[in-house]
Amino acid sequence: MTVKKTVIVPANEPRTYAQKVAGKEANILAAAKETFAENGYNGLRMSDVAKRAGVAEGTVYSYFASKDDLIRALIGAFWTQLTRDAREAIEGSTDVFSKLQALARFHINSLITRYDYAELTITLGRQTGSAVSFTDEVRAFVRIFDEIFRSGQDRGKIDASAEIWIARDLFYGSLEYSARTLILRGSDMSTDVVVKNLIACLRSRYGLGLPSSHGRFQGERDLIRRQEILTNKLEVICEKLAPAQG
Amino acid sequence: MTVKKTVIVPANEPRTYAQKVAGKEANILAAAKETFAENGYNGLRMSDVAKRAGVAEGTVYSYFASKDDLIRALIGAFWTQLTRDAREAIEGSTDVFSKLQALARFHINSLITRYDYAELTITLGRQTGSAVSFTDEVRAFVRIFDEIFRSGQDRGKIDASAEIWIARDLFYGSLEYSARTLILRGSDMSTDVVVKNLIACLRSRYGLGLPSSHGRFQGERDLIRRQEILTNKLEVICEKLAPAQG
DNA sequence: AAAAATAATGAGTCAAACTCAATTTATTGA
DNA sequence: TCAATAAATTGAGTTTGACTCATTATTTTT
Repeated sequence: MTVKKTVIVPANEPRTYAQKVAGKEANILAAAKETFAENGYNGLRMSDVAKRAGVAEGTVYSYFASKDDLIRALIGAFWTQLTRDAREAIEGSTDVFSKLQALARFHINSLITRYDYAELTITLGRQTGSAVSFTDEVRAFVRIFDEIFRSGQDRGKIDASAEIWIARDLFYGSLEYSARTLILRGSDMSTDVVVKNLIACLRSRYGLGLPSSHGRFQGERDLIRRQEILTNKLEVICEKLAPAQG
Repeated sequence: MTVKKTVIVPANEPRTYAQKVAGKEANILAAAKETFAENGYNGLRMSDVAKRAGVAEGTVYSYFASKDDLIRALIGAFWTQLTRDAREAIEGSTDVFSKLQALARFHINSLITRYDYAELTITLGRQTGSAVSFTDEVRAFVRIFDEIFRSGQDRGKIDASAEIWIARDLFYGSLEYSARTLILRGSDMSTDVVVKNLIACLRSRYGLGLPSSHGRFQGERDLIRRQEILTNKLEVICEKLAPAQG
């Protein structure tokens, strides 16, 4: 039995056939994005995506050759959006290290909320021979660090002899790893500490123009604060072990 | 048709039934290890593992509840071995930073040759509700860094106020990320540069002992260092005597 | 040596990715 | 406007591979 549907055409309905087709691809991607957000990679069913997009399962396969390809397209879009948002996030900062700090803060927070994408970027990135790839999109994101770092080198704020790819790996690597441990622990309160430490590392290794006695001084102040807290606790313990009379 | 096989019993044949069973589990794991090495996670077929181990497919499932559980057992064994090898690799070094450097070198080389295991550690680590887990094994490996770092703090070579988990994430994070980029690029010649840079970073951030004698008395510096060490220890003791809430 | 307990087997089930012949929809050309 | 042609869509059917479970074999116990 065939059911004829009456479709109410909205005002901004696509005019040409090509536009309609392009719109359908976007529909499928949007449906996939939602399904993925709800169920993750393993839980995502191509049949669900099709149903949600309002097309037959075969149609999905005429736009994306495989489940992996579909997810790859999703990941590409994710990194493109991330690049846009990251650029916006660093806009306010002028100093090189402030920019790096803003980028780091943005990145680790993004990773914590959308770790599934980062994970799949790793697992689907290495596989060969697929129609869809997202290396360009990831590269575009990574380039943000490079631009900041290079501009720092040009302006004499960063050691010009530094090899940029090493600094970059340190930067993104520690952020991703920290994001992972923070997720495992279930606390996302400490992103600030991670970011500050990373920037301090980069500064002390690559930064020019600042006295390095800074770290030592800070360390001493921290120590005094810790000793103050400790003293309070020790007093309580002493009181328990040998209560004062009266 | 049933074929009766005549089995030639080797001298060290297991005596008891329990030993035989334990041996079979080891067989299956060994078969899985080979199959995984050849085909990766997606390419690994439970039927192939069974065939290779010389048992029926159902038997594999009586030892491991699922494919993921089997792989998890493999990953656990991998980290245990890695821990052993890493300890051996750092044996020669005495200085704290030399030890860290040896550990870093060992780790990045291991990651490059066995990246598949590292990848699955990430993807299978987060999944809940499975019989087999490998978190303890990974923790045991990670602890190697902690031990070196702590001993450095105790000996006054490393800033005692440094939060160890942050340093640890920086260490392992940048190594794993670098391993990934080196694999993608296909060149494993640069591990040395990565390692040296990482150690230089850690040294300039956390390292003490290069006397930046700023007009301070030697005795005062020593006292501060001893107080740092003491503070660490007292904090641990306090925590045991009167645990902090939350 | 029979009974009970434990382990192994592999044909069969099932879920889900993927295919493709048939059908529907759109475009072209007269 | 309407065939003829081209392009897109459909969903029932295929395939693959993880996993099950009734049956059979082996070991231990009595």
